[in-house]
Amino acid sequence: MTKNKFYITTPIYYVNDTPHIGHAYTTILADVLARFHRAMGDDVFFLTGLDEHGQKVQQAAEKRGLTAQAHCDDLAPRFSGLWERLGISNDDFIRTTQPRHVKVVQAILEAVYAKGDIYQKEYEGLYSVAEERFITEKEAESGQFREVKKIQEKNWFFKMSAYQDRLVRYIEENPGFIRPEHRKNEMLGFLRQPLGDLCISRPKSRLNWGIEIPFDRDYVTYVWFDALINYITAPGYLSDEAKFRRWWPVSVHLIGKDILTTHCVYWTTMLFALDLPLPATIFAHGWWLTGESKMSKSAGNVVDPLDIASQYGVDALRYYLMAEMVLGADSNFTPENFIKRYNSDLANDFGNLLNRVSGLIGKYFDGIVPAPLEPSADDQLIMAQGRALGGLVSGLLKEYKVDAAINAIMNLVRAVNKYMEVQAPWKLAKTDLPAAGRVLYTATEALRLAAALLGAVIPEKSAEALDVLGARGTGFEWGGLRSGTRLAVHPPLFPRIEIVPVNVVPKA
RNA sequence: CGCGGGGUGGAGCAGUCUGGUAGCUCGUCAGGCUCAUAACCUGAAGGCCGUUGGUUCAAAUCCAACCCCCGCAACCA
Repeated sequence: MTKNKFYITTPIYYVNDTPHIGHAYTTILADVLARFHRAMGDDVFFLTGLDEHGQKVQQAAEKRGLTAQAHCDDLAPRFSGLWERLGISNDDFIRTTQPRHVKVVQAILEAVYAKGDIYQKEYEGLYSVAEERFITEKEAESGQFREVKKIQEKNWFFKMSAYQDRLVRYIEENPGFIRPEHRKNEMLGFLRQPLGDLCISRPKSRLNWGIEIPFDRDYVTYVWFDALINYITAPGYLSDEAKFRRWWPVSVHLIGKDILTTHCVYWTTMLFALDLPLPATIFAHGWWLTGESKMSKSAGNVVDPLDIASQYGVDALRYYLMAEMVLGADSNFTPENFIKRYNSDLANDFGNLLNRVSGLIGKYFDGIVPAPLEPSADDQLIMAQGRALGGLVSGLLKEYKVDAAINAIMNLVRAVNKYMEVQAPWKLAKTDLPAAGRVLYTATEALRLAAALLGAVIPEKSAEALDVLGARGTGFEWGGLRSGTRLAVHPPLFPRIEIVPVNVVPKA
């Protein structure tokens, strides 16, 4: 049997600032999908990393009185450290300043140049001296930019326009390529206008923090042209052909909705120019908002993922982010919502159920998992739901409906709590002990299954729960719980949160 | 008339393709249970499904018009 391969990426994050909840969300989402695919037996390559070139980085470094490289070297561990802390299981961590990447970018520039898809021309545009960058007409009209003037500059351009028709056709012929659906429409709408060529160089006189254009040393590469290539550098493009053939094309590029065009248009046309197959899917998710506005440093409403994780646990944060955000929509991050969701799902429904069954098994069966016996009609209802769950969850995750997948698992947990209420094994135990054992086996096995399926979302707590049941690594099929196993004594999995602590409130 | 998405009980969503008693989670109120993390279970209140008109025996669901919200409208990384 050949394993399915699953190559997933996050964007490489721009290091002009420390990581926030948005970075954490994308990365955790990627991690959940990666972990689930691994659990299903797929061969997984999970890539994340950092985008370290460009003007903003250069400016951020200058402001701190550091060289650009020193600035990047300082920020890189804050990202990789956070990922470690959040249980992110990435297989590689790429930085665009690494020699392996620089080499590939330069080789690609040479190749595309040789092919005739890169040419030089005079560029005229509106330039904001204050911002030190070119701005769009729309931005100029907004009046938010000072010292705007028209300037001319020689630059190198990538013939993006040559691939427009091919791209439109590709998008139309591959319904699953850009997701969710309305983002695809957005791109098709965008592509109805004639596509210009992409300016892929910056004169060193203006910006020197970038990858030098190999055929013109007066210029560095425009950051996006540089950054996107990371997706093929890491799996070995031009350095390890076997590895590259194994992983490319990527299964899914996970991105925020703000970088849809760069991925769907710049990147895909670049791949056309390189004669490489396109990604199977580009999935754009929404943003986390606080109140009305997008979370941003300047708005001062940034939620620090580390604060949440250190107060309530990594898994609580992971669970909340995954359960709360609906597919591609925006969501609100509020401490109230977080605590509500944590208490009702994790503490009351899931964690408490573990206490219920383990307490009863402890009391009436000396802590030894009883025998299932012949299932009753009610048992069979739970069993049927449990047997269907793995397929259901897997199907939903393939559609990126993580919230729905979690809800499906929680539905089983809720059904088991109800089942317990109806069967009342604590009463049954006094009249018919084997029947009480049968009920407890069914309930505990359903809980085991739920815990196993939640493993991708809450890896630590899932493992803890499975350890209590002596059932680590037992898979997604019904019946993984073995009678005769001694349950471990354990503290509550998710202690209830009783108050609203002040320091989860966004900093003013 | 630039393109696209959406408006469903207090909140967040499903249902719309394939018309036929409006569903889920949270919240509120009442009750039950007492194995459990004051948890769990049951019941109730609460909706003219954005507005108006049309098709139909029947419309949240199909058609038309209108109102409101949001996204996109490139080189911003």
